[in-house]
Amino acid sequence: MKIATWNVNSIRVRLPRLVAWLQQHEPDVLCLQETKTVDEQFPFAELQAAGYHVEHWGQKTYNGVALLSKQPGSDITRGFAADGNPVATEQARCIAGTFGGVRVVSVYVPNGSEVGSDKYTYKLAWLAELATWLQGQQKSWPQLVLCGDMNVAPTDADVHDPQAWHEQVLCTTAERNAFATVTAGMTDLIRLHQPQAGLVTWWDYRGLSFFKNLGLRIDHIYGTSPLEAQCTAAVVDRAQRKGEQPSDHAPVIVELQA
DNA sequence: ATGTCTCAGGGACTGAGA
Repeated sequence: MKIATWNVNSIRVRLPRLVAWLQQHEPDVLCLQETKTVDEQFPFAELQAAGYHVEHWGQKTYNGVALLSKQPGSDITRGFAADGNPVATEQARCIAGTFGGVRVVSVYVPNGSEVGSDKYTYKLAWLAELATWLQGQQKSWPQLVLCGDMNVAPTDADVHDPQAWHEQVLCTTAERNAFATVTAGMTDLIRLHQPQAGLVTWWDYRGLSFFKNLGLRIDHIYGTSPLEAQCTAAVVDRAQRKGEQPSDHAPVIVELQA
């Protein structure tokens, strides 16, 4: 079972690239973030024509998450509805579904803007809410993968220049601690297979950051312990950052063997 | 290089967000 995640930074702009990528990689499940549109403008027909079932939770201009899958999923949920907490339902940042017994969660964690800002406070609260909700999800589905743009570089090994990013947003101790609570008991499936320094998934559009490999590893796939043993491969597809109209994020892919 | 990309509003460009 091949599971992937990709912050596409606008589904409408990225559609041709996304369809080509689906045909090349044929993931069983693909988690998308930053679709940046409402259902009325979401390209359901094009993705269905490419052979995928689609579950989307979008909103105008910002955010938006989706699950694409070869087989239809079950128990699809949007937000943290089980807990009914408005901090998690006012922005389209989490969608989950079950595929072949594996619970797949696609999240777009708030960016946080600047340390100390209202958006930063919201990010920390959102991560705390995610942690609580995920505990319940894992009780129902012991096989769970958490995928998405987490907007946190978990360690300095995930940062091209740890000094420059020291206690900057995406890298602060508070964010890392909140993220560690979210992923407690789970395994970083990418690091399991890609331990090398300099592995990053996002490069700022500004300057020549991609060509200098000045990026951060903020897109992740974590798995519960039953899945750690099943994970036979994990890659960052940095080729998708090249060419015409790339997203600023690369897709991340894991392979699970039952 | 405060460096780019995407969106909305409005109908050319600006501001917000990342």
